[in-house]
Amino acid sequence: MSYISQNETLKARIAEIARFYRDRGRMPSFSELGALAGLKSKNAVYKLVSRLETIKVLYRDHKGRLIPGSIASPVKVLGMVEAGFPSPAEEELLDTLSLDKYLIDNPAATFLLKVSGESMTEAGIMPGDMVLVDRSRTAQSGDIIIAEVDGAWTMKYLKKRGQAVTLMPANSSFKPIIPKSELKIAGVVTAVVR
Amino acid sequence: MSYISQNETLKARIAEIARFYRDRGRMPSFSELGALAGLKSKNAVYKLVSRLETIKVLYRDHKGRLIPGSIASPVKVLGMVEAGFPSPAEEELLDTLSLDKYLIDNPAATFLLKVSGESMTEAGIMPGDMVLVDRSRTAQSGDIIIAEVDGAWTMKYLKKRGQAVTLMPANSSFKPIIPKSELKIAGVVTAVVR
DNA sequence: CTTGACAGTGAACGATTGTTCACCATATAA
DNA sequence: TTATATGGTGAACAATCGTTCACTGTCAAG
Repeated sequence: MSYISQNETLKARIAEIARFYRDRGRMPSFSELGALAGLKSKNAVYKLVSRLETIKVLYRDHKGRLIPGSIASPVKVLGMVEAGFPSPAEEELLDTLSLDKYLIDNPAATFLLKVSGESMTEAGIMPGDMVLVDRSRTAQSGDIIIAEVDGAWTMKYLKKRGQAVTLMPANSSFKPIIPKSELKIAGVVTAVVR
Repeated sequence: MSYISQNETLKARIAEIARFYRDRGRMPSFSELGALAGLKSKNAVYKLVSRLETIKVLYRDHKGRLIPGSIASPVKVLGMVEAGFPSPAEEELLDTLSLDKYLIDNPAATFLLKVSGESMTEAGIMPGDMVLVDRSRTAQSGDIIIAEVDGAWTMKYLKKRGQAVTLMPANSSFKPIIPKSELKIAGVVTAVVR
């Protein structure tokens, strides 16, 4: 058996495990993994798992159960557009990323809002986009925030200068808002998704 | 025991399970769940799981193992900004969503690219943004595509009219590109993330 | 007071879990 | 040739798995 075909079967097995995880929502047991990989002996599976653990494809619990590693992160991260597009051959071992984990720090306090209105188009936030809002974050000047100002809800840039607070739109045909009575900041926009 | 406190303990248990799942990367076993929820009997856990299954918090395998339901989706989806911001009290039972599953159809063929250059700013794609690219999708006219044209990689709108193909930037200070010799489309942009 | 529905205890069940042992075949290196 | 590493089989192990049974309080409705 040559080295090349060894790598090929290993990759095929990793893909098999990834498919199992995505389809079933959990990692396979050792015997299930044996069936997936075509291994009749659980010891062979045991050795396979040890190998996969070193390349961080998956990990083992303190109880020995499998937990996903890079398998759980569905997208591969490539470089810049201008830097050229990697070939399909070399892309296999690149870093992977989970959008959920990458974008969301505090799951319990994070919400997804659909944007309507055009007041933030120059910041790249178009009507129909989804906006991730972190409610636990304290708003800083320059942040894009979701706020209730004088009874209405809006999304604007927050500008603080000393005591003065202004809500700036990112669209030259809208006017800045200076809160009269009250300004309740509901959360900070942490990401835009379209 | 009043109904309110029953709901409270149920919510607390769901939160406990969600935390376990996020921390450990897998769902707890029945006995682990018992320890989490403070239940000494596995039968109590069994009944709890059945209840959680009906409200789609989690599901059971054909082997009885637990797989995550709405627990796996970290963000709650709220309505429009203009429609008002839901209060913390009522948000608990809303729809949840996994960004990974929502944005990615074909995990094996999807990549994340960091954007440089300003040619697509009017489409809301700013330098530094991340762009999800689906390589398996066939590009239609009007799609934003990643392509190699005449030896260079770019991201542009694809305009087809009959045989004629034009790459349109979304920035008035850039000029449309008409491919001279070759146009290799590497993938279609399916989402923007910032 | 009675009834029925909940929520939980405790024990038992066969099945499956991850781990470890001894062993085998093949291929490469000395 | 002889080692030696590699990838695998097969059997055995205690531990844990999910499921099921009979039973106990507690509460609210009749």
